[in-house]
Amino acid sequence: MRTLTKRQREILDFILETIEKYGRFPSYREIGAHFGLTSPATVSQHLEALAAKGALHRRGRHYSPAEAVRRDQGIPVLGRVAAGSPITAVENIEERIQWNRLGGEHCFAVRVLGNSMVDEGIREGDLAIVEPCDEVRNGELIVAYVGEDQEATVKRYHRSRDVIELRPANRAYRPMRFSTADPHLRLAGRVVAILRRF
Amino acid sequence: MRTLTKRQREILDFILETIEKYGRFPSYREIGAHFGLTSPATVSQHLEALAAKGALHRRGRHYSPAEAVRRDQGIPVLGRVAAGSPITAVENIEERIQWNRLGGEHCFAVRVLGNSMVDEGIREGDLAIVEPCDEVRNGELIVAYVGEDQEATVKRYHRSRDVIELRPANRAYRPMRFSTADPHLRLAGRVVAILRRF
DNA sequence: GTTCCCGTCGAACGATCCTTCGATATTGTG
DNA sequence: CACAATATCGAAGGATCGTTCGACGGGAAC
Repeated sequence: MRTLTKRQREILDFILETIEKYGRFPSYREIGAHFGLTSPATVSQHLEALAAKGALHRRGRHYSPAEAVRRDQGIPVLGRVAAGSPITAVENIEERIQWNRLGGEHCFAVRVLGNSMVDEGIREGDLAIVEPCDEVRNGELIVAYVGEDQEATVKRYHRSRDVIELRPANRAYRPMRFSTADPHLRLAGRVVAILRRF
Repeated sequence: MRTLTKRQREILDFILETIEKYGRFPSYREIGAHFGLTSPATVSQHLEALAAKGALHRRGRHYSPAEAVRRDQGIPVLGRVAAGSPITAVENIEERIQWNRLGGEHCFAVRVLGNSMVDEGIREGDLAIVEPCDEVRNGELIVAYVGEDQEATVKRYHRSRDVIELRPANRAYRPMRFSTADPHLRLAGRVVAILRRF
């Protein structure tokens, strides 16, 4: 993508903002009004320039932001960095973290309390990202609301005939046992990711 | 937001998909064509219904998706769950993880190799999310490209007068030392988050 | 100093858009 | 059974949209 002029950058930013806020492409006249341009022809030329430089794609009468300029496409995961190249060069990109995929439609997160899972590298304050589900396989990492308080707990799930066991990953803690129908155990779902922010 | 009919749900999904893909709201005729509807009037009625139920907002002649249905608004972080309430009830929401904020404009991620940071709960395969910067404070968690290979490394940064030390969090490893001008040490940036996917 | 790119204007045209109106069929609720 | 909500059609009118054309000025490059 060739470099944009200051004006083009401004206009591109305005377009991206409008899409983020309102979920639609601004009309030429809207763009014009925002920058004090009275003629749609002026805007038209800017959009053509943006398309020529690869910042926008054109399909019929419609423009859409090129992938490279979108802000919601997740962040790149860099692999080995080619010698001498700038770190963020495109050839180093392994994949992209798709935030939207990570936390699907109904996902939510809970904050981890205590350190019963430290041996698996899950620490107090971490966020467990949970995909709600009613059934999980043995050995899976899950979140459940347990006890009178219905406090959120991250554990490994193990079920035998009539006992459900929630196992910690810390020798100092003991597994929690529940009968399969115990109302004090409410399964929230499967942990699909752990996030720790600094 | 009142419950949507199956048809309304389908149409809303199509709208959200179009916005995600092309960054613009689909026209009535596009929506119609996608579902085999020949009259824009039909689509108009559906959109009105969606707006009446709060799934879309209307501003003049334009619609935009309500916050509640947007897929890019981050996922909720649940705190203590009020007794007897459904787990995902709104009153339990502590905050929201704003993916877009988490990985700012120029952020990227690198995969963690080896287990030199296990004592801080950072394990092989985790993704370190990096905010590029040229200067960091002592003690901060950073990512640097080191050695001939320029391999990405996560460590704690400590700088004295003329030595930069990258400290692991694992007794089995030793700190790496560099002179302040060593070209074999290239600082990538500060670690703002750790992400582990399952 | 001429040439080129960038940014701008205004007017007019045709394409596309959303809305409105009247009409029909199905489904579920009271 | 009657009534409301849902789901659809087709036609027509008026609003809005993007496009095109011709023109102007400033700055940078040659």
